[in-house]
Amino acid sequence: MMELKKLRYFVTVATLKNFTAAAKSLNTVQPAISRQIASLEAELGVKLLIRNTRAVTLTEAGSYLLENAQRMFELEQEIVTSVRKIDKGEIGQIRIGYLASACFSFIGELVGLFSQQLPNVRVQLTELTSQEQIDAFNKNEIDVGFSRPIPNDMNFQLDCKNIYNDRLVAVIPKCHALSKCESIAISDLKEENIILLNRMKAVGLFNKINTLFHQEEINPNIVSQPHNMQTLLTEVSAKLGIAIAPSCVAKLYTKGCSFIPLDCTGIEVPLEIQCLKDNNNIIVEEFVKLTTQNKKLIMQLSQLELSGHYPPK
Amino acid sequence: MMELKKLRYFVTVATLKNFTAAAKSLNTVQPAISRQIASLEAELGVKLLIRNTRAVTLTEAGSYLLENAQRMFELEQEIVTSVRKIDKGEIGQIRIGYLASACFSFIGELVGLFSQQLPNVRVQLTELTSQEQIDAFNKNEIDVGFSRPIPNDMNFQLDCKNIYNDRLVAVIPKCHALSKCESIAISDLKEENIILLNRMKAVGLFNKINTLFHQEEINPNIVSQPHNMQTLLTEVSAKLGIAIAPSCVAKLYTKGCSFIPLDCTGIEVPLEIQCLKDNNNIIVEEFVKLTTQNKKLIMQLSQLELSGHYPPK
DNA sequence: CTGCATCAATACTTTTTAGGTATTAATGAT
DNA sequence: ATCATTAATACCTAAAAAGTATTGATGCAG
Repeated sequence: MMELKKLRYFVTVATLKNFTAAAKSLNTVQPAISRQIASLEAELGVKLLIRNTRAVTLTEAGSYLLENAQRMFELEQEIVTSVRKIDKGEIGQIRIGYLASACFSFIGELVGLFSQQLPNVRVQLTELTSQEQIDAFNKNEIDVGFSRPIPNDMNFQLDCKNIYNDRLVAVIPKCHALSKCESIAISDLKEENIILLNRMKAVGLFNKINTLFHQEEINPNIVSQPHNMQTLLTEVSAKLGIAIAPSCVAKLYTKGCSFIPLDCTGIEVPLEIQCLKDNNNIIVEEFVKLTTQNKKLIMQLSQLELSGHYPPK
Repeated sequence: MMELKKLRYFVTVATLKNFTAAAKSLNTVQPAISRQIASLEAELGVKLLIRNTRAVTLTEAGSYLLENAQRMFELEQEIVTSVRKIDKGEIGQIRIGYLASACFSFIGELVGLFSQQLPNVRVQLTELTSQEQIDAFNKNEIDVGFSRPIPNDMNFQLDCKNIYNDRLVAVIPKCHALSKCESIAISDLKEENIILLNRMKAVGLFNKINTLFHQEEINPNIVSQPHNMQTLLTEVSAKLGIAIAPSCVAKLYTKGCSFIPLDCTGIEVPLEIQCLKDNNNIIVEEFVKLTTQNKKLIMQLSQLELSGHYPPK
């Protein structure tokens, strides 16, 4: 094996054309150089230098090696530099999955802050439901995710940190009588047409809302189960019914919708940041750290004041 | 310095994800591997592997190093292979200078033979006068040259080997009375118009011919000094006069010219192959060897039978 | 052409580094 | 909780490299 040390010795001798001078330059003694060069030549089976008490000259093979050894050193340097930068998280990538309706109001700002801190880290954002994020973690397609809490039997391998707890609100057509209330009880919705986000898109949310009804022994009259929040709002504004959704949807396009606080318990909808346990990825660590440090900002960006009617004015 | 040996150890461990297995694969023991990996990590200041009694995993930096170490090994292999080939003369280049009129009849064939023997050696052919070849050697622009002998004070650094001795002949217009002679003496040319190759183009030849005249105490009537041999022949065929030139010019376009042997001594014109002394270039050595081994072929290609008239028929 | 000066190679010793053996410590798995 | 596996550590040995002193070769000056 052509060790880099020997290569360095050779390059020095070939450049200075003098073993003794090379030895000084390498902080060693001339016999050490002689031996290492001899060993390199033996290893290659090729004479590299023509020794001549008066002058050291290069063979053709030696000339080639001199030129190309530099490439080895450059490559070594490049790799070492990159390895160190990767270790410090200065270069690399992070793949982020996020729940669209819950995160769109802050994700841009958050990633902006992150990129300012680590400008050479490539950020890949993918809009995914909670379930899709679990799958993505299993397939190693994302490094970090923003999602609602997931059942315990599925998150054993995930580190989950709460970002903020959103609350469920009633989304009521502006012209509907209930839209004038300060707050609404589940029992007020007994006779109303109810719109809920499709179960497949958010099992947790669906179950949570159903529980609220069942606690009051109400069998809700579900008239629609749209597949995304924006459609849900559109259906409310079209007076198809009343929806129950996390308050953060008030950040979407809400014309014709009023957001009225629910007057009951069990309406908290936590948002978490999740990543693989023992991920040992400093970039992910940095991102999680930045996110938790900016919980307040995220909450501000996501929530509207819950007192009074939505949207204000 | 990131020694290749350590890199190799690292790659093995990172691939097998097991120190003990890596040790076996590298024909050593596990503690040796542990220490070398630790030393590599210390050197880089970067953790590369996450040890875990059950499984060894890579950090981000480790993954990068694993991928890129291969590039180092490939480069090393490429360089080693090339160095060995260059040493054997299997790849490289040779820059050949040659005297056009003396060599054109054989240089193609000779280079063809050479390329057959060393197909990956690039051959660069340059048409140069003897003087230009000396300059080219000094400027390190050619590795080998075909030239007439050069004055001793200029060739101290050159290795010169005789290829063959050409002879001077009289070049006589076909219709000229002398063209019927079996041979010609210098004294026959006393009253004739004489054409000689320009002195600057071939000092040696010029002096040699002048000497022939002066030995006979003849002051030749030089009517033209063309700059190349083909022009010289054209002038003879145009009946401007009689030329004296090496017989090899009979291989040029010779319509209207007869070539008659000179009946005197001192008409030998040697052709040499020359290269730098102590050149240590195996390709040059091989070329010189091939050339000297093919002296006979070169002579056949260069010379026509000197008995009788030129060209035959 | 003889002695001098220069410089690489060699012989031998010392130091440094790497490898080997035995053991310990940590940690999944049964 | 115990066992099995595996990396780390301590200690010793072997190998490799460096250092010292000397030799040998060679170009140069007188």
